[in-house]
Amino acid sequence: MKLEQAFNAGVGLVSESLKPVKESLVSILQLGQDNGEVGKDESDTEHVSVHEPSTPQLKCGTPFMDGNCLQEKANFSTQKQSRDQYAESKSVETTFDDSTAETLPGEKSDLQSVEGGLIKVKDNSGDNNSKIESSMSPLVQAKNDSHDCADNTVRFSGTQNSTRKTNKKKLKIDWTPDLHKKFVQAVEQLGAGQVIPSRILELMKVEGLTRHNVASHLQKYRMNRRHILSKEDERRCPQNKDAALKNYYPNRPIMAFPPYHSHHISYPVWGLQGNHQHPMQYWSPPLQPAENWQWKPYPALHADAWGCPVVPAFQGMGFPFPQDGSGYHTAGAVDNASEQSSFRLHPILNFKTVMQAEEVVDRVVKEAISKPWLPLPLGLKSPPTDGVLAELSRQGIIPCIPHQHGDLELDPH
DNA sequence: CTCTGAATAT
DNA sequence: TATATTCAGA
Repeated sequence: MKLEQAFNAGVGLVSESLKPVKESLVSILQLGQDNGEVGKDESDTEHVSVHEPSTPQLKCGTPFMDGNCLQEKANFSTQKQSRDQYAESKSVETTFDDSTAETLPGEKSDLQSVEGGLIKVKDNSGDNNSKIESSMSPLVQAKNDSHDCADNTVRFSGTQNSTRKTNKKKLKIDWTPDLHKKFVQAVEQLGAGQVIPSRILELMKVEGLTRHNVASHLQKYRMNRRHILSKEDERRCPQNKDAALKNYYPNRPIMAFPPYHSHHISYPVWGLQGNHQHPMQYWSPPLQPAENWQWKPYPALHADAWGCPVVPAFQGMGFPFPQDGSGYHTAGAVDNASEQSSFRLHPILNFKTVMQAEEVVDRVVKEAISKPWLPLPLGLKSPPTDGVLAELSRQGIIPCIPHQHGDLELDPH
């Protein structure tokens, strides 16, 4: 008797514990087909890991996430769906309704062209996985290890909302460091005034991400920034504490450009960490690590949560440069709208042009040097004369006559 | 109507 | 807390 009970219990346990394994195996097998595709373009490829609840079927005939870890939680939305302001999310949302069979329609945008996306599915609810296997797209990868999403994986987590009987499930996106990094990069790429969900979404090129997802994250992102700004304010002017705290949109001057040190200038480049000499360190005291926007589940990441290159001055922020003008020559007050203000005057921070940034600065500086009669560009200040002379003489340049022609060559040779 | 941003819900 | 959903306004 006891033996039998024990046996049965054991069987139950085993079968229970095997569920996820089974699911993973299935997904892995399915994934196999995509591996080639996935591997072919690592940079552009994103994997999606989905924490998939139960019953819902994940139908995605289209290539999925272009890469990042999204985690979606399966909610069964009440969906009044009245006006489908989720039009765009339709392409994103995975529907688990068998009847409606709302699938992931090909994305109208380029998103759909993204290949090699993977979806990692994790079954949290533990109830039937079978449906998932059967309907799961080849791109869907079951199971998610934390490392799975390390490389361009989008992860969803799913939980079934028992209260709702709707067949729709909302996936809760897991903004993993990678995904967030993409986000931040997108934000940086976007010029001032363009930091809007739709644009970010475009740039991120993560299939499965909705504008809503991005908007939501952006909201958090902005809030965080404001919070940090306030802290910064507070640090600087403790007497203005209250003002700083409620100062959501600090309206203050910001620098036009980082201080120019031709050979020391350092730009934020993801993955290029360990920049010791970041100019900002000088200008702005480090924030407290109190802004623990760290992605706790991924302690290995040293980069701050917002993907910011870990520069002490900006830990916790998605922005490598200060949002205020402390220490800089100010460019005048700017409008206060969050990141817009930060980027409006930082055209050179466009991520894509980071490599050109120095060139630009060089050109500007050279121009300034060559045409001393013109006012200095914003963000540049005239260096101490003796310093300039010293440097020029050190370089063997005769420090006297500014060239008359526009393109000044400082090269002594 | 769509999109955004903020508020609110889960 | 993090993310989703709702809502009001542009």
